[in-house]
This record gives sequence, C-alpha cells and structure tokens, in this order.
Amino acid sequence: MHTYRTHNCNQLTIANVGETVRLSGWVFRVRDHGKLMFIDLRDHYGVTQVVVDKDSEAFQLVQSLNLESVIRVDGKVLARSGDQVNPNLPTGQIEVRAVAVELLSPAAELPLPIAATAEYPEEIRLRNRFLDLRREKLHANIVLRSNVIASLRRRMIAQGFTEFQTPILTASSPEGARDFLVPSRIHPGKFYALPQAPQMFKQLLMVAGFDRYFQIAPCFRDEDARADRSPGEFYQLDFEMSFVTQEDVFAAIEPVLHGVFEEFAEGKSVTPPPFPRITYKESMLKYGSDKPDLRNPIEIVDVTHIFRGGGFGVFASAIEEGAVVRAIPAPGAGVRARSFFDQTNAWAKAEGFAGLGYINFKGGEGGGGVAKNLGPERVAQLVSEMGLGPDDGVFFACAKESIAAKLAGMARTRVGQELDLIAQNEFKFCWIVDFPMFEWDELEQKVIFSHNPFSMPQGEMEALETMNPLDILAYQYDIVCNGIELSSGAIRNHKPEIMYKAFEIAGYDRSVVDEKFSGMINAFQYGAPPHGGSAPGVDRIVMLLADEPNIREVILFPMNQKAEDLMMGAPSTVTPKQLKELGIRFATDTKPAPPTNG
RNA sequence: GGGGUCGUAGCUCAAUUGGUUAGAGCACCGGACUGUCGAUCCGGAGGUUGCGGGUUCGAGCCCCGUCGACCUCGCCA
Repeated sequence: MHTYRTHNCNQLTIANVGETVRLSGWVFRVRDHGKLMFIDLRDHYGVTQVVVDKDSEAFQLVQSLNLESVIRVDGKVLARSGDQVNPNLPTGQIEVRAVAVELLSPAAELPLPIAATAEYPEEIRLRNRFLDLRREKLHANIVLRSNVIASLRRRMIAQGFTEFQTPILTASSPEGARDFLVPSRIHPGKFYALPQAPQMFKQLLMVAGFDRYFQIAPCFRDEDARADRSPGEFYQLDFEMSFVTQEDVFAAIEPVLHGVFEEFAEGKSVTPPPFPRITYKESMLKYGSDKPDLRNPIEIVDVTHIFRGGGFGVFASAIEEGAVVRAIPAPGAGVRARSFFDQTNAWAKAEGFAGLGYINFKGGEGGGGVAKNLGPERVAQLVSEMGLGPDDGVFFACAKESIAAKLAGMARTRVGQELDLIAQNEFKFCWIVDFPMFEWDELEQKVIFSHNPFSMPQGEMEALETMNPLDILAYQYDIVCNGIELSSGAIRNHKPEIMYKAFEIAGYDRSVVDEKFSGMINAFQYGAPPHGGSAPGVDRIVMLLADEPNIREVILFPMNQKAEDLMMGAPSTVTPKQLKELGIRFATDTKPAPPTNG
C-alpha cells in the first residue's frame, strides 16, 4: 500500500464499497458523539467522511486532534444508507470506517478559521496566506486562474502565436510609470529596471521576423495600489503581430477572449465576436467614460442646444461661458420619491461637482425647478429628442465639457445601480478605438502623448505635419469588459522619421529619442514590418470570471496596499555586506532600519 | 501626499444617554452523548477595548494626538 494514500478525498464512490483504503488530508471538521466520531477529511480534491467508533484503537488519538491537523487514515469503505447519505458531497454516498489513524502533522490553534465562510481582516489573511488559501473560495479562485492561463495559452497557440520569454532585468524607461530599479554589482552607480511591460522587446521580436508572439508576461510598476490594481507586479497576456491592420488584431484576439470567457463564464452570456467598436469620442459622449459598462442600458445625450438661451438661467449663462449640458435618463424613476433625486444631487456635490439638475416626469408631466423654468416647449423638445417615457426621470450635468462628461458618466453608473438596471449575468465586451494621439496638459501647459508614444498616428507623417496635434487620432485601442479596462494596444509606429516627429510635437528632441529608445529606433532602420498588438490583463480577466471585486482574491501571494508582503516580510533591509558590494550607501536623511531576517 | 471608513477575546460580532464585574457564537480545554454532516447539551479558560494623553465622581463610548488596515483622489504614457 502507498505510504500516504490509495485515493484522494474526492474519489471514493459506491463502487469502492468493501475496499480497504488509505487517505491522507486535513481534519476539516469534527463531530464528536462520545462513542462515535465523524471527521470530514479534506485535501485539494474534496472531502470524505471518516467514521471512528469507540472500539477502534484510533479513537483516543482522534479525540485529541486539533482542527487542520494532517492525518493518515486506513479504513474500509462503507455504503451510507437512507438519510445518512449527504447529497451535498460527491463522496456523500460512502464513508470510511477508520481502523488506524496516524497523526502526520499536528496543528496549533488557528489564527484564521478554515471551515467558516465569514469575511476576515486582510492583514490576518495575508499574514497567514497559506491558511487562507486552504479556504474553499480562494482555493477555487487560484485553480480557476491556472485554468484560465492554460486556456489562454492553448487558444493563442491555436491562433498561430508563439510564446517567448523576454528579459526581466532590463533598462529603465523615461516615460510612464515609476520603475522598480535593481542595482548593478558589476557597474556601481548603474541600475537595471524591471519591465513595466515587454513593449520594446515584443516590437523587436517583430523586427526579428517572428510574426506572431505572445507571453503570459510579468509586468512591474512602482505605483500605488487600487482594489483592481496590485501594487508592484501583475500579469498580461502580451501579444504582437506583424503585417496587420487594427482589424486584424481584433480578429485574432476576439475569439481567444470570447472562447476563454465562454469556457469559464458558467452560463453568463458573452458578447460574440466581432465586439462592438466605439470611438473614444462617442464613448465619452454616450457613456462619460473611455471604459463603458455596456450592461448599463443608460445612454447620455448632449442637450446643450435645448438649454441655450432658455429660461433655466443657471445653465443658460454657463453655456454662454462655454459649458455643455449632458442629460442622463433615469428610466422609470419619475415616480420615485423626490428624495431619490435630491440624494443623487447630494451625492454629486459630495463627489466635488456643482450638482445635478433633474426633471421627474409623472404621467408625462415634468416636475421640479428645471422643468418649470425651462418652459413646456423646450421640455417637450427634450422628451421627443431623448425619447423619454411618461414616468422617466432625467438628470442634467452642466459644466465644461470634460467635467460634464465625467459627472454624467459617474451619474450614469450610479443611476444604473440605484435603479437596478445593470444586467448581472452578462460579459459585455467592446473596443474603444480612435484615441487621440496627443492631449493638452493644463498643468504644464503643453502638448503631451495621451497614451502610447509608440502608436502610429492616423494619417501618419502628413497628419503630424499638417493637422492641429490635438485633432490627430492614433491607431490606439482599448478592450473593455463590463466597465473594466482589460488592455490597451496599438498599431505601432515603425517608421523612425514619424517617431522623431511625434516626439518633437510632444517636446522631445531627436537626441532624446535616440538615447532613450536607441534599441528600437536603431532596429527600425533595417527593415521593420508594420506591426501591432495588445496586452489584456490576466488578473482582471480572472477577477471578472471569479466575480471578485478585489484583485487580491485571484493572486496567490499578494502584497497589501502599501506594497508589503506581510508573510515573507518584503521589502526588507539587507546586510551592510550586500550594500557594499553594490556600492550603495544611504544618504544621512534616510537612515536604514535595523536589519530584519530578510 | 490629500479625503473617507474602520480598529473590543485567537476569529466574527455585541455592549441603551458616559454608569455595577465588557457579553455571545466559532476555535481552545474538561465533561455527557453510537448517525452526525456548520452535530447537540453542560462547564472552563481566554480582555491593558490598537497605542498615548485629556475631560469627568465615572470613558469601549466624548475630545486631542498617534499607529495600523482597507477604499479612494493624485499616480498608473
């Protein structure tokens, strides 16, 4: 007989009745009846009920066991009869009557219950992650993550992509997020950087002629955490393709994402390819965001023209000064108590906006101060242009365009949630396309790249030379699912002259490009194929599929909000010897903490 | 760096207007029980109410400070 087990804890069925078996696992739950005990024995695969009665030599040992001790059980498989069957357990038709039990590893009193489903403080969970990971939901999430990654690989390979590993120790890049730096021992005073993404490497792979690359790529950014953003590190399904247009990229990745979501969505519907294409401009108008949740049926409408010169003085005068008015319909909300509208207005003010105007329609009659001052003709025009129903509500955001769009977008989400309009059993994908190449930085009063400086501007060199930079669009696209940005990507700029020109517009000298992007700009001189790609976030895909709002629920050993690993004690101080080898000494104003056991 | 929420037993939570010895469930220890499956029943141990200061006859509760966790803004080309 095997040293530890003949079967796992999810394996035995009615077919095994009468067999002598050996199981090993954790003591999940114990039910002690004095002369008879039940143990739910758990391993990775499942749970099997073990019965020990007083005549067994094992009885005394079993009575002294703490929960989560690891034991080995030898016993005989018996059928359960009648109401002894547990229909909630795959092994619920049988039980193992213990003959001998060996304690393989005792457990101390637990800082974190394994069997309970309650929520526990992050700090305790992270400090005892190995225990937290035994709990059913988290255990399942991590297995799901593995399965999703395996499926992504399989589907990418089936699409003709090849996986390559790119360097982890690389050069710092001047733009974008903060780099994690790694000091060089051989070159004192110089640093490697961990890649924020394998951006340049994958483009060089295209120049090298590999045609279709992908990688489940670790990426590192030294930025602050959010609920959906790990501090430090995360994974992307990074891919790049040669000789492609934007539509070719979409056609390659849509079946992969659709397929993976269908495979793991457990019955939720998934947008079939081709996913809707929405321009950035349209998205900002209709959804007030560049990552719209299309499960929410509300669409924002510009109604500036209805309020211009109208009787509602606050809006009319704001419009004269360049403001716009965006209307957010609230289907069926007209019959709601006035407090619904007032509370929504109060929420907008609490978010730092001027507030939200509203009209509540009851039986086709518009109520509230806005309707009264605007007058029946213009209200009728509003109803007809927006297609409002007789008992709808409508909110108004009036401000400078960028602020009005943002407020309208947030109000759209809030109203959708309040009115319970957001479908819960759907994954709704879309592409946001035609992002602007440049934008105006109010703070620095200059033109900056709005997304990726390596994107190809639409119209190429001619556009850069003749158009207002702020009007130039890029072959730059995001993929969005249920309001979550899964990735951004682009058709890249593979022509050095256009790249110099684009950087020039953003205020960078030719020499800066030569210095900071030498690897890429140099490579592009020797025959670079037109290419493009994208990089959907793996963590966020798993979050969506696991229906978890917090990214730490889909990561094995996540860091806390302050980018610390409480279990391993990272980051930690290092020994003076290590520092000396690296040629590093601390400035006097940042005294190092005493060495920890790092 | 700014804003918000929170901090009571190993864990989840309670404690009236500021008022007796800070309670309950799970876990742990002891006892009863041969069919439970979140077993049940009886008992026990377990607390510097995050920490420091203040107000008060009296503070878990009020005030000030501080530390920590999470959420969020900035940031994430």
